[in-house]
Amino acid sequence: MSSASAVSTKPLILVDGSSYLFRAFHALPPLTNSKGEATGAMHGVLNMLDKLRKDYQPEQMAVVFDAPGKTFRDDLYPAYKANRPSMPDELRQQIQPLLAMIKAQGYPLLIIEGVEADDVIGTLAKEYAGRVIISTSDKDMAQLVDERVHLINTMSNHYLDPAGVNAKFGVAPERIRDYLALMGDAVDNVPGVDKVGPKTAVKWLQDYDSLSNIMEHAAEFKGKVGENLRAALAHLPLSYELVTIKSDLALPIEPEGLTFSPPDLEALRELYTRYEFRSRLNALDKLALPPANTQVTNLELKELPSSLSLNLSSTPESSPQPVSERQYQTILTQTELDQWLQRIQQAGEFAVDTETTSLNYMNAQIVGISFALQAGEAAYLPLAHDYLGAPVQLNREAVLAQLKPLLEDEHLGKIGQNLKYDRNVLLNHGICLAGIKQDTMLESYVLDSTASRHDFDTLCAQHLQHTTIHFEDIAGKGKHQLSFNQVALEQATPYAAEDADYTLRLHHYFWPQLQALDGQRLLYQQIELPLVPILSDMERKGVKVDALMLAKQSRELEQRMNELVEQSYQVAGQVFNLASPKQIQEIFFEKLGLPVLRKTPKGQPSTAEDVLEELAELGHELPALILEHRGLSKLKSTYTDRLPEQINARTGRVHTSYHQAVAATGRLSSTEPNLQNIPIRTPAGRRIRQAFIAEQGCQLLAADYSQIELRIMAHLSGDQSLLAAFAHGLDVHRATAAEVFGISLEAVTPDQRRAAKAINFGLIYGMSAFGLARQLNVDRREAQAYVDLYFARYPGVKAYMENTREQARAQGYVETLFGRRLFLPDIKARQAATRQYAERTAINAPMQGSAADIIKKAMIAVDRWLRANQLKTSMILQVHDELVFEVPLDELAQVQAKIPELMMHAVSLSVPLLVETGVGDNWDEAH
DNA sequence: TATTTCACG
DNA sequence: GACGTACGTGAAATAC
Repeated sequence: MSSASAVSTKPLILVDGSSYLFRAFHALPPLTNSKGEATGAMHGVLNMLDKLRKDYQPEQMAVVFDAPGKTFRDDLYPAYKANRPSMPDELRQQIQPLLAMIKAQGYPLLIIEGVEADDVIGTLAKEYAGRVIISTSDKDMAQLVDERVHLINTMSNHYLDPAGVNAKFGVAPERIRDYLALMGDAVDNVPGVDKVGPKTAVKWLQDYDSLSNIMEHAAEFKGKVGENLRAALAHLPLSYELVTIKSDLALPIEPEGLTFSPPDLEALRELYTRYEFRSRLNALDKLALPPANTQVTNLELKELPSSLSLNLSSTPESSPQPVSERQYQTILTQTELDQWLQRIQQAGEFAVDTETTSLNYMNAQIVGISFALQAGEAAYLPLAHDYLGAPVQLNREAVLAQLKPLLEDEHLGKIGQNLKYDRNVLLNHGICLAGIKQDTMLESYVLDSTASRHDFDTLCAQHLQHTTIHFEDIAGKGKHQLSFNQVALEQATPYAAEDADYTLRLHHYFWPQLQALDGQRLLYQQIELPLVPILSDMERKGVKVDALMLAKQSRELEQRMNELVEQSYQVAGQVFNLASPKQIQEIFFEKLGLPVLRKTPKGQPSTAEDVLEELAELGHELPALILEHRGLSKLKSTYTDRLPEQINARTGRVHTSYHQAVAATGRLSSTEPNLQNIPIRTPAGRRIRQAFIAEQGCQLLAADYSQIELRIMAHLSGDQSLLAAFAHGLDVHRATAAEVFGISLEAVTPDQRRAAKAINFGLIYGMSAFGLARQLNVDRREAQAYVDLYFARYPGVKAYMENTREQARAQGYVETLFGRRLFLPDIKARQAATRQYAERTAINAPMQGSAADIIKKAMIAVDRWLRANQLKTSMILQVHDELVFEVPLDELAQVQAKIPELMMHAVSLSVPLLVETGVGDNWDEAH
C-alpha cells in the first residue's frame, strides 16, 4: 500500500453544509432539548451526513461551511445578500456545537475565510472531477454539473447528472449561470431582468442559446420584458459574475484534508449529553467496549423496554464461567451411559441437544446426543463419528433403543433450543420426542419478539456474554465443510456439550423473567410450547405436489416468455436482458426517450413496477411487455421450476420449515420452500395451486377465517356499529360504505364498496390519508375526508387507535389478546418518520398478532380433537388465516363439520368468528 | 453481500 | 423550500 494509491475510484463527496443547515432549520420541526435549546438543525445535518456516508461509503469527503465575515462578492457588490433576513438566534446557536460534533465524528470539515462554501466546492469539484458527487440543496450548484461531476440532494434524494439538469431546469448545466443571471435572486439581492422568471429565461435561452447572444440581440425582444431586458443590460455582467461559482481558487487544501479522522468519542459523548442526543449516545455506547458505566448509560436504561432492563438488573445464576469450571464428559462406554441415564431419571428434567449429519430435518441422521443436568456439567454421547481413526463408540441403534423410553416419556422434562428440530430428527429414528418442557428459543421470543434473532449463538452472546463455539469453527465452511460425523471427538465434545450446557443456562436466565410475567408465561406454556409437536408433525407430513403438472406449466410459461422477449426486441430495436433493470434503464430513458418518472436513491431512473405500470398506462408498449415478462419469470423461477426440485425423494412430498420465532407479531413464517406465498391472485398464478394435490383416497380441505383482523379490531375497540355489523352477518365492507356515505346497504355502489374496503384495510395497517389516497387514486384531501367520516361513524375505532398509540408511548409496547408483547423502542423517536413507522406498527401489531394467537390456539384444539378421535386426517399447511388438511374420504363429512366449529370457538370474542371451508382434489379447488 | 422486485396474508 | 407515508413475511435475480 503506497501513498500513490491516492487515485481512488471511490467517490469524493463534497457537502454543502451551509445549505443543509438552513434547509434543516426551516424544514424540521423546532426540536429542543429539555433546556429549551434548539437542536433541530443539528439533527438534520448530522442525519444527512450519516446517510451520505452510509449510501456512498466514500473514502474522502469534505463538509464545507461558509466562514463568518466578508467574501469577495461583498467587495464586488456591496448590496450582495443585503436583503437576507438576519439569522434567527435559534439557528445561530446551533452552528458552533454542530461544527464541533461534525469534527468530533471525524468528518473532514472545511471553513475557509474570504470565500463562500460554494466556491470551495466548485474548486474542489474541478480538481477531483471524475469521482465527485456534490451534496447540496442549492439549485445554483447545478452549474457545476457535467459528465464528471454529479449532484445529490440528500434531503429530497434527487440526483442530478447533465441530463437531469436539463430535465429539471430546461437548460443544460453550462447555461445555468445565464439562466440564474436573467432571473436574478431577490433574496441574495442579485439583480436580474424584471418580470423574467424561470419560464421566460428558459424560453429565451432555447431561442438564443446564451446570455451573451441574448444581450447582443436585446433590440429584438418585444414588449415590456424587452424593455426590461434592455434596461438590465448594464448590470447583467455583474449578475452573471455574482451567480458564477468559482472553480479556480488557490485553496490551501491537501488531499489528507479530505480524509476521515477517527472519531473523538469523549468529545462526542460530552456534546451528545449536553444537547441530549439520546439515540446517538446509544449508538456510541454500542461502539464502546466494554459499555461504559457512566451516568448517561444509567439514564438510558430507564428508557428501555421493561424486559430489557430486567435482563440487565437481574444477575443470572448461570453467569459466565471460565472453561476450567466446565466438566464435559465424552460417553464412550455402556457404564458411563448408564450412570448418566440414571441421573437424568432422578433429576426429572434435563437439557438435550442432538448432533446430526444435515440441517435438512428430513434427511438428517443422528451423530450424537448431548445432555446437561446443571450449569457446567454436561456430556456428549457420540454415536456415529466415522472419520478415519475415530474411537470406538457405542452402537447407535442399541443406544437409541435404550433412550427411546426416556425420550418418549412425557413426564421426563426436556429442555432444549428449537426442540422442533430435534423432534423431527429423532422421528427419523423412530423416536417421538415427548415432554417438551422448555424451549429457550421460544422463551426468548415470548419475552421479546423484536430481538433480531433467537438462535443459540446470539442468545448466549447477548444474555450470557458467552461466545459459543460456532459450527464453522470446528467443521469449516463453504463446500469443504465437514458434516458432524467427520468432526473429531476432541472438538465435537466441547461443542456439543456446550450446546446442552448453555441451553440450560439460558433457560435458567429466561425462566425467572417468564415467571414474573403471567401473561407471557401462559402464552409460552399454553400456546407456543404445545405448538411445537404440531408444527413438527405438519412439516414431516408435508404436502403432495404434482411435479409433472408443474413441469408442463414451466414449458408453457417459457413459451409465452419467449414470445414476450421477441416482441420486446422488436419494439426496442435491439437484443437485451428483460430481467436487468440497468439495461431496461438504458433502453427506456436513453434510447427510446421515455419520461423519467422517478429515480432510485442512488440516482438511477427507477424501473419499479408502479413506474412501469404508469408508463404502460401512458401508452408505451415496452413497459407492458416487460411487466408481463417479470410476472411470468417470477412464477417460473420461484414456483414451477423450483418446487419440483424440493420434493423429497423418499416421501414424494414437499416439506417446508415453519419458523416459530421470526415474525415480530407472532405469526409463523415458512421457508425452504415458503409455502405461505403460493400464488392465488392471478389466473396464471392460481394454476400453481392445482399442483398441490391430495393423496390417493384423500381430499384437501381448506378452512380460512373470514376477515379475522377486522373482527379483532371490532372486538378490541368495542365499537358498537362495527360489532353490530358483524353480529348481523353483514358484508362488512358494504356496511362500512353505507355508514361512511350515509346511504342504505342496497344503495352502495361497487366504487363505494371498494373505497370502504381500502379504508378497512388501511385501518388495520395504521394508514395515513396519504397512503389511502395512493391506494384509491384520489387526492389527499378526499382521502382525509373519508377518514374523518369513518371516524365520525365509528368513534369506538377512533378511540381505540388513539388509546393504542398512547399505550405504546406510555409502556413502550403493545399487546395482543393473549398478552403477546411487541416492543416499540422507536415510539418516542425524535425523527418523525421513524416515530410514525412505530406508531403504525403499534396499530397493526395487536390485530395481526391476535389473529396469529387465535389460529395457533385453533391448531392446538384441532390437533387435540383429531388425536382424541384417532382420525387419520392430517393438518398439512398454515397460511396465517387458513389451515389446510389432507382428509381420507371416509372422514371427510365428520372433519368438514367439526374443524370450522373448533376454529370458530378457539376463543370467545364479542364478535362471531366466521370460518369458510372448501374441499377439492387440489388446493385451488379447495378454495 | 445488498438491493430490488414480487409472491402471500 | 418543505421529514415520508399502510402492516408482516421469504425467495430469486441482478448489481456491487
